[in-house]
Amino acid sequence: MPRPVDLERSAARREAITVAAADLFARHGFENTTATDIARAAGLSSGTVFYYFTDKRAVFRSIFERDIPVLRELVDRALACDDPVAAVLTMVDELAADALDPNASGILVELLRQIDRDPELLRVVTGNDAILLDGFTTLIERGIEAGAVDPGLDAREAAAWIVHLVDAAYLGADPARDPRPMLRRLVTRFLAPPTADPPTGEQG
Amino acid sequence: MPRPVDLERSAARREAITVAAADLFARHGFENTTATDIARAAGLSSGTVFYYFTDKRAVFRSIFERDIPVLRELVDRALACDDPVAAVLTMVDELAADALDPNASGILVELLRQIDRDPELLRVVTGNDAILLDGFTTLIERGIEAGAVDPGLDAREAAAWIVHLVDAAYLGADPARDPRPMLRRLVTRFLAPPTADPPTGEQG
DNA sequence: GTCTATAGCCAGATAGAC
DNA sequence: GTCTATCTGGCTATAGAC
Repeated sequence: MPRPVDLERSAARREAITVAAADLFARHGFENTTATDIARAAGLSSGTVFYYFTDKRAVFRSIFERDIPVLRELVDRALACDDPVAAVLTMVDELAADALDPNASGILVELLRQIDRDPELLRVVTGNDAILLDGFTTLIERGIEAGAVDPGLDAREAAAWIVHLVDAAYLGADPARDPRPMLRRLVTRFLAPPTADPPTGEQG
Repeated sequence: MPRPVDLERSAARREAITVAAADLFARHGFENTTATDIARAAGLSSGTVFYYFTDKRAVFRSIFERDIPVLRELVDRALACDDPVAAVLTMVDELAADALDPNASGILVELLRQIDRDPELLRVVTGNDAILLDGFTTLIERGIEAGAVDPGLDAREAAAWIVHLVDAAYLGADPARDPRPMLRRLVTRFLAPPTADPPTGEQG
């Protein structure tokens, strides 16, 4: 009987290629990273990369396919929280924690760049984004009902802006400076209901 | 007597190449845009591109070199304003107005990508950024003195975050949705001094 | 100053031995 | 499954005619 395909081994190989590629793509960019570079970094040959992935784009996509379960769990945990605003802040905190990775901004920039050039990639990250967006939207709606969030906000638009703020933290990523305190300040004040006091009042 | 170099004509040619290239780089990326593409879009031949620019990178840099006088004027006008916080908001508004350009996010992403690969480009945009950063920092310092801005903020760090917010607006750029109202809200609330009221108060 | 043509290089992906 | 060798195509930048 022929030896069956060793699924565990295959998965490990794929994973090794994905991890090596993520680092190279983040540091040198997609076009400037060759299949041979990836192969070498993963300890195998370029032919093997194309055995596991149909083409270079598929390698890039695999980086973000791994995020799906992680994000889902993050959102589930936040939704289980009693205090909606605190839950938003926790989600932001956990997302921004990755901004301390020295490759964070590199990989985000590369993602933004490739997203218009690969419809399949767009599908993957649209899914990822939707998980976050739905999570934030639900929490903000709950916050409005509880009177802890400005009812003048459109929940979905506000959710999108919170995601943008996290992205901004990634872009300005400086591993030496933790962005989370400022991010908390921004989000807290962004969501707060208006008061009678002038300092935080609207004007438009 | 040989015909002298027509400076005006040369400048117009350079400008045409820069404008055509900016559009292509934003839409297709730096590596995916060939010198021939740029030449065709500008209505001349690839040899001519290399007559006016030493290499493709120099074409890319020229896009941002044009910004220097524009930014300087923007900051000068803001500094002449009496109300520091209003001046910050005006600057943010004017910067964000460009986010309505459909190529806005494309060119920013491409800039972020190329900045680590071309030291000369880094020099150019560091200069641009410094103009903005210095402007915002001065205004925030004035705001603190006037009691209109939270004295707990580090002026320079706050200035950097405001630039990040503008960048975030660029990234989420959707030509159909004006980011300025939300941006005003974010900046206003970000800078405001703490009050006795819980809604906008600090907690860390 | 502007063109055409091309040298010279290097990438992605495949073929076929093992 | 994994390798090496190679094919094919496309790019930047230059050379030299006009």
